[in-house]
Amino acid sequence: MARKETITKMDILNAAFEMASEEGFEHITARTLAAKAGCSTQPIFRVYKNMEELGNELFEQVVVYFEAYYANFPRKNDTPFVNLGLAYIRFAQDNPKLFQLLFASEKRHGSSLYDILNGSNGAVVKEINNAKFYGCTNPSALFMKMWIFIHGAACMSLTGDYDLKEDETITLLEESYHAFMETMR
Amino acid sequence: MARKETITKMDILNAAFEMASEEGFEHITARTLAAKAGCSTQPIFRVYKNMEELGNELFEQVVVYFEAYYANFPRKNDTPFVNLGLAYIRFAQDNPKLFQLLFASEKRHGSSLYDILNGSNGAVVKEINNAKFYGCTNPSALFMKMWIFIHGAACMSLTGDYDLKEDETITLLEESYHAFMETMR
DNA sequence: AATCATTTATAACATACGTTATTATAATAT
DNA sequence: ATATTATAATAACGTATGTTATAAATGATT
Repeated sequence: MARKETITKMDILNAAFEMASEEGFEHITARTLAAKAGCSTQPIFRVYKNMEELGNELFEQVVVYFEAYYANFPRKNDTPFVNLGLAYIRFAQDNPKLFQLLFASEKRHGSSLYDILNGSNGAVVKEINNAKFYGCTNPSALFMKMWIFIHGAACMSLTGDYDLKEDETITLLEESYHAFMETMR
Repeated sequence: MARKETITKMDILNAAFEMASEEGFEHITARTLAAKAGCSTQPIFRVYKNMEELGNELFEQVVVYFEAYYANFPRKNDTPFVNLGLAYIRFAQDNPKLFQLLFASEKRHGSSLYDILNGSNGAVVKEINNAKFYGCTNPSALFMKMWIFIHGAACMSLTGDYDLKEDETITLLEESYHAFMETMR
């Protein structure tokens, strides 16, 4: 009864995700996205009311992507917050444009950095409980410090001012954890 | 022999600086800038070859502004790196758009974060020497840690995820300094 | 007062954007 | 085969951008 759809919502969203990852969210325009998806601009506006709606859905996709990234990140260190921090920094190093969008832009409508990092399965809460288990008396305050530190390294990597290797980063985070621990007794 | 100039280079640069400070560097266009300066777009192109040249000169102005900001920032704490960190974080809080431009963008052609922070009178070097004087054995490594921490807080303030008051920030930085010191013996 | 050089304002150009109108295409029902 | 209908491509509209062309204004020199 009608023509079959050749360009799906998924095609468009995938193309948008690639662009966000490679060139950055702000370089996505109706025409460049259409080119990336190999079609005209029409399929985009069939699927999305406008570019803003696409942007919102893309942002959510990136949130999901980060959650999956963290969930699948191999555990390399048992010191509280170290693995979390390592994953965070590596995410920034490997996906600078996506990190920028999630953690260093104002696209985040309402949700805080904490909301996004903690995610739907309480990544941060788990770490805080872990720290408590390891004998940390004030794990929330300790997390805050680690968090600021980790965020600093990640943001520096975006501008090319942090480029430690993984093992160096682990050492740095371990040292920091123990340093912050010491002064809390 | 000729008409007198009414719109000076300074007028334009000042207007651009205000826009960069209030709305952000990326919102400056030939027309919006002209409106801010109260003229047409012509005086801009008389003084600058193109908008990029203006952007470069504006960036340099912001570098100078930061240097002056830091130079005039009252010394509130003698713990090494604490006053530097406090000034840095307050600059980010008070001038988020300028901080973004200087320390969290890729407009910085060549010069690193360190170059800009250290400035023309060696702000960082002085602090490192100060730390050495206070008995710090590895002041460069300690600076790096403090620096990452400070940068994290500043970047978080940009996205509304850090809003400690000045005295709280001082405490936080003091604690961090002593924490990092401890683990270096 | 008339001329001339320079500055400024007004218009215009080419380009890119989001979005919409129109046309062409393709798959199904008749 | 033809009509119907959702999909996609092409064109177009309105707006904003950087930049340039043209015209108006202004102040000194003659």
